[in-house]
Amino acid sequence: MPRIPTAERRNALIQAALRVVAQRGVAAATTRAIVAEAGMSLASFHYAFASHDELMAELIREIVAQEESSVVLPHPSEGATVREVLRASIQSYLVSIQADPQREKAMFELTHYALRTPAGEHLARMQYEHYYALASTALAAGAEATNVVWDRPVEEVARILIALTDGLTLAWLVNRDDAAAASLIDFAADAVAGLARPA
Amino acid sequence: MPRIPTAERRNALIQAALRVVAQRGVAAATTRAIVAEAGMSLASFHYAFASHDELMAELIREIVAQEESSVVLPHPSEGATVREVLRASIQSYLVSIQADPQREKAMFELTHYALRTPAGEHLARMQYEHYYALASTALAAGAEATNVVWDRPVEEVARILIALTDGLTLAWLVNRDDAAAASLIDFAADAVAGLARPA
DNA sequence: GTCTATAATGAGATAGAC
DNA sequence: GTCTATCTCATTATAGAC
Repeated sequence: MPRIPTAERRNALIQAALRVVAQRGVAAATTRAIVAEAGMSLASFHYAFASHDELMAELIREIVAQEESSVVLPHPSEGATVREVLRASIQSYLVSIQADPQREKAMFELTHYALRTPAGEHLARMQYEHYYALASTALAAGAEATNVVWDRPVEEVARILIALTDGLTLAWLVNRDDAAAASLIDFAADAVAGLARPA
Repeated sequence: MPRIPTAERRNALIQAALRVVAQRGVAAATTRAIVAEAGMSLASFHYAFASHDELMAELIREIVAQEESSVVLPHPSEGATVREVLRASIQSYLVSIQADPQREKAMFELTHYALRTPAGEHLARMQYEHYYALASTALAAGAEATNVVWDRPVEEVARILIALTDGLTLAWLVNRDDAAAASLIDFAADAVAGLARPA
């Protein structure tokens, strides 16, 4: 292998780790499996990272950052109600999960992995703070576009929305029942829309 | 160790495995850790179970069965509304989680563990079918006690309730924010009560 | 800096004495 | 049936040649 800047090598290893976790789960994400996926030697790993634990911590930070780009900002057609915008947004979120269910499994597994390590509780909390922030932004934009206001702080609505999508995601990952998911989405859109008042 | 009937030994190992998973996570639930917790020798394990995998499958079946006893049947006071009954039930569910958060972490971890093994997808589905059945029973009783009917099949309401409690549980496990949990519970009780009509 | 080779440890499973 | 002792393999991490 040619010389690669350490930062680049670290990044390549993190991306490889994410692929391994998504495809085969956290338990399978051993140092060896990760370097094999990255096409590197075992020693190169320990040149870039002090330990397997250090990589896992970086991995969680990385996926939190990646999530940013996958935000589904509502794109309301003229005259759409807040309920319709919510429904379309949650729907398109589910579509993204259906397109890559393994990745979403990986997100849950990494959250629970983090919750089992002392330093990780903080990482899991950061992960969710990030989710809440993304949801808050989308909810604020959605409210503005449909001329409504939330009847409580938008952060509180965001927590509700994330709880609903977590429950929806887990149910779909377990049951793979598209009809049940559609019914859940309708419920969620109705229930959250019920927290909005005309501006 | 004295002679122990195989069935009893299997059960002791499963209970020990559940304690290990709850206290230290699925990753730490090695055969050796389990026999140490059970106070048995390694060989005794393989006398009772063909493999570590077989025990894990049994463990998931076992926790599903145990969940039965922890159902919170609504105990409505005279004249309580369906919303109040729902709120009290979800509240007492959260209290049970707060009393033993490790156990609830273990439930999630085992679900995701199952979702990563070929035979396990079926187990995870059974686990959730069981949750849905328990919720359906509670919801039917709650509706009867408060003189309402659900405006859709009770199984569908059950799926909604489970999704909400999953989202609530995960949020609390990550953030340990009791105030946010209370707000989520109020929302969930309102939203689900909105699916009921006077009988 | 990057590699091969090799500790050192811990895993699941089994053989064989009792 | 139950145990101790052991096998075989995979793991993280490191030493040392280049």
